[in-house]
Amino acid sequence: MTTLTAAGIEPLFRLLGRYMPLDEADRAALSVLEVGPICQRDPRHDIAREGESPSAVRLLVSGWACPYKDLPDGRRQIVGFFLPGDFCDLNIYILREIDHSIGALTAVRYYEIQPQQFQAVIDERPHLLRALLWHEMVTSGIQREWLLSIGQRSPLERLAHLFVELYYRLQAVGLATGLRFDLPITQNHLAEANGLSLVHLNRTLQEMRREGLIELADRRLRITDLDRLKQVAMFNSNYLHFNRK
Amino acid sequence: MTTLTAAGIEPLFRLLGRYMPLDEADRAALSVLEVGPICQRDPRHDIAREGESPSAVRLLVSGWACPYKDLPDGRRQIVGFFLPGDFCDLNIYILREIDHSIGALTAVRYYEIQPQQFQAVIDERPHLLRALLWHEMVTSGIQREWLLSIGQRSPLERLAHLFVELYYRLQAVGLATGLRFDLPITQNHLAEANGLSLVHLNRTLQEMRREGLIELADRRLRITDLDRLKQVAMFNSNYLHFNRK
DNA sequence: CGGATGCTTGATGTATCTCAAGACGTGTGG
DNA sequence: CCACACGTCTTGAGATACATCAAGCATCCG
Repeated sequence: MTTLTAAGIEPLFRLLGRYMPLDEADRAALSVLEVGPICQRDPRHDIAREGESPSAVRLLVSGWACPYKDLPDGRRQIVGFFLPGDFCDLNIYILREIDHSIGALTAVRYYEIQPQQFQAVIDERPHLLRALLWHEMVTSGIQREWLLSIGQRSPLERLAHLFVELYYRLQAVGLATGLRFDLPITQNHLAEANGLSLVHLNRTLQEMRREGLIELADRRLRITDLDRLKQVAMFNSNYLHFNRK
Repeated sequence: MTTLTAAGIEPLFRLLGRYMPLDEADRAALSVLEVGPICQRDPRHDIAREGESPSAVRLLVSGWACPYKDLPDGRRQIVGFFLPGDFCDLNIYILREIDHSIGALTAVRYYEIQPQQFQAVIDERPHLLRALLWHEMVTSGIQREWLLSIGQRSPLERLAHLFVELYYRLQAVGLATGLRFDLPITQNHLAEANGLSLVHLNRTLQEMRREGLIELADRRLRITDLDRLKQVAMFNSNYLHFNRK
């Protein structure tokens, strides 16, 4: 038995299981997705560029990636985080071009999934289509919550909210142990995701530590007081649409 | 023949026509959506509240509405605009609860569409499902663009970008004449959508007028220099995924 | 050893918020 | 008909949160 939490379709299976009960037949059907070769990419390299028309959907297996958009003068906004188990661009079945770029934040491994593989999965277990669409809707819900964060929450609240979100999402795919999880990205990435300057983000992090909300060192985050962190963030988990706590 | 641009499924038909060629049979199929009674709501009233589980999808016929999220202390972020022809919450076929509220910005009229009506449309013209999903993906793309705006664009750039977006979207449903269109919302709404204080939004508007970019009075906007406005906004229309210009 | 990457700190400027008030138009009830 | 409340837009003054610029330090790696 391989390491389940970081390989193959296991994270995806866990994730979809948060939306509806799945059984072993579902897992077997999903394993069709991992027949192809696995792709790799190094940190700081792009997986896709805005304007491209990819023909395959990418399923992230390990590492972190992010969708981002940038402006002609270099400013850049990270508009989400892709964690293991996430699809990077499910919508290419509908749209012709992607309207954002996708970058590898760490070393990543992913499958490139052909349309017919998807079809095979859906044909075998039709209710999985619903789970996949569900995930897509959750992704959209997360974007709305980020808009609320960047538009209205203070930097401290914003960062607190992001950490709680990441905690729940990583927990859903089995990548959190207790209140600890790997946070393999730089402060610069956090700044770009939160619409803050690097300097100010750094100071906000220090404030969180001073307040006894988190510990962060060596790319590992520990939430020291989840209740208070949620309170500071005004966190309401409804937008993640997990059926079961 | 009734006023086509502001009634029934005409705006929706025009909108979907931006994504793929549609014919009269498609229009006929879509007209199933307007069999039900039309609903109304006054300005400043909610159409739906976060946490509700509506059973019908709402199709906006006239007026403006918006999805928004608020925080316990009253801060509020408008996360989009619903224009005539837009569906307010297509995702309720998948998710159980909505994670945001929907408010009427002006007097609005809309249909409440039952699942079986949708089924009837899709059964008759299967490719319309693709058009509907397309629109849902565009909605998600708009949210990403807004994240870029609020996170990185300056207030002036942000507002310029919003006006260009509204121009294209209203034009798509036949509600722009030349470079003019109704902007039936208050400065406070614009502020809440852009993550700005009312005072600062007001001053930014004045700057846009001083710069000769727009004219705005009596709830009507005229773009005086579209090219320069797009340049200021660093506007790239790709995220709207219109197939034809 | 030198260069790249990431984290931290200090100093300074300014963009933006907050508070406060006034003007204008509109509808409403006395 | 007037008085008044309300919503909206506008302007001024003052405070501050945040960005920017600049530098130093640590770690890693070829």
